[in-house]
Amino acid sequence: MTWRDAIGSKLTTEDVGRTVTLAGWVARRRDHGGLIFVDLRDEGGVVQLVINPERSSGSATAAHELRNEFVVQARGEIVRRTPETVNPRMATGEIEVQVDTLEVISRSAPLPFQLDEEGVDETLRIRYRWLDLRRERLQRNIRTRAKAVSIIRQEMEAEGFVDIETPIMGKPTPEGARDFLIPTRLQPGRFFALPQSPQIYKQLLVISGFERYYQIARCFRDEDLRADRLQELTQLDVETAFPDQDALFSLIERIVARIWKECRGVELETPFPRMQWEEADRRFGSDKPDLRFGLEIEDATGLTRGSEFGVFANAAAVRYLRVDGELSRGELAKLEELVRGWGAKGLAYIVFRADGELGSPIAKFLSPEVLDALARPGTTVLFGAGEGAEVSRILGFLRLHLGRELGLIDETAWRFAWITDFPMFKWDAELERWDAEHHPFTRPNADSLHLLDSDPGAAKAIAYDLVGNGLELAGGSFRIHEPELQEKVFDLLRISPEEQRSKFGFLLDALGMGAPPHGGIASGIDRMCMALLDEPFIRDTLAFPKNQAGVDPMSGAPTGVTEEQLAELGIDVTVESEQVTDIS
RNA sequence: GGGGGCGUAGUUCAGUUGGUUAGAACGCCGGCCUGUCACGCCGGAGGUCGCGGGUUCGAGUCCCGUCGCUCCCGCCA
Repeated sequence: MTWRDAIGSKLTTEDVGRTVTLAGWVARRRDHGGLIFVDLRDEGGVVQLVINPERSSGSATAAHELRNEFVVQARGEIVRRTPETVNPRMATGEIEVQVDTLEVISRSAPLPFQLDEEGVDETLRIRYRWLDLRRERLQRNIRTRAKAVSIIRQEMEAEGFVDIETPIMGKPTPEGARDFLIPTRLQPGRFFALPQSPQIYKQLLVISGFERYYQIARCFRDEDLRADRLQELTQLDVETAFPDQDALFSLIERIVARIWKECRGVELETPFPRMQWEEADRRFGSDKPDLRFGLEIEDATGLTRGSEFGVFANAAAVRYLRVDGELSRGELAKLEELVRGWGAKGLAYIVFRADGELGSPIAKFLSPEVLDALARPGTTVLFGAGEGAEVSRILGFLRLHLGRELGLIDETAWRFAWITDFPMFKWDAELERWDAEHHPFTRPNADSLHLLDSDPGAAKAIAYDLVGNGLELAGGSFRIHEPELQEKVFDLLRISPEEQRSKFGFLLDALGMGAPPHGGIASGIDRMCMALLDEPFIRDTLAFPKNQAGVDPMSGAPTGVTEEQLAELGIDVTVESEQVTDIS
């Protein structure tokens, strides 16, 4: 028995005259009593069935019973619609199927939400994800994602990269993100960790002589979720021996350009522009600048140095954004509240009115020369003052906020760029130690080697990110292949020799047994798809996402486990696991 | 861990200054309908206003607490 001999949504005028059996879901029914229209959905598209109970044998009862999302089987002739009944908004709008027999294969309970309704609560959508996935938009997302992954594999294999799987159960790494831990019955009291990335494995593979490794790898981080961030993500993971930065960049560019072309019909211009991290930080206050609009950060540190305004006079850095137009006091108050939330102490501003007047609580403390230098009638200047990195960070957030708020972003544009020459380290003021900006295996560039002793904060890494429309879409580095240099960097990161041995001994051993220079890159596929699909939420690039609390509202995972299970794993129950709320 | 927003019918939402029986659309149920394509028309059912407490003659509305969802900051090598 066959359920169908044609895909209804793929029928064309060339099929007119055929008699076919179709099967699919009732996307919509329009019951006129003596004539019933059904939009039959299959494979993501629809075709119209026409049921005339008087003319079709035994279909009348079944047709009147139809409701949304029933699964039906229909047999009938494909006919050309009369000119006045053609629906030009439908791919199959020139034809329809005159149904002879109709059978309900599967009924549907009333739906918890309508599939054509926008704005349905996300928890409910995820709870009934099998329904949500029937929507056209999610069908498109999931199918496009599959196509993008297919393109990635084609390109990687064409370049001779070898796909190698690495363990999901690995060693906990206290550096970086928090690990998901896995207890094991065979080793009570000990834990595996889910990988945050296959970082060390991929280095070992290249050391092993797999000079071009790649993997579509699952990675896990037990950190808070965001609109563009998941706990469980998929990345294209790449590592090469004897690395060549230009070659790596062009590989990724080729993949990205092909994906954008074949999935969206967009021609991206390659190679993508490159910008050093320092420039991105200075001009945009971000290492992932959205280049679809200007509103760059300007510096006024020298200008305001001798000012009577103490906040400016004493600040290591005074920088500003200039917005076109005269912002109102209400708008300025809102912005001040916003920047306070980001850690700023306040928001100094000057409104240079078109009529030459100034609107500003601080103008009276500034000399006429300073005001003259800044004046541009019809603009508002928003200042940040303080320690340089902090000022950049806050103005960077503010720039992005204003870009969105004021509609400065060209939503039709695609602006990709490589950000290069990241710093090796950033200072962790709380712990009073240097932290790896990328990761502890990242290689300093040749000019920075001597800085490791004298001025680690000035050392630059051979590390790079691909940024697209303000999203970090890929990131990588060259790695340290000399055990001595690796130990030196570990020392700088205040990882004791004992810890180095216990945590990374196997890597140090491997580096000491003929490690070639190596480097690579990784690209988050979820986020790539988010950009590709114009999805504001990364979760809708996935078939089965979790919510912001890291819970799957469909299955209820994670759940508590029995005391027996815990006992078997050798785990003492000290914290009562909280009951997962049942949202049904 | 911190800040903002939201929580009213199955769903999306409205609900004025605190005032009678909390409304609409879609969906659901019953009926009518032969060219619709968001079909139309008539009728009906459906509510612990997230939960708890308080103020008040009276609370969906005001106050406090709490829970959930969401966005952001921290965090995410």
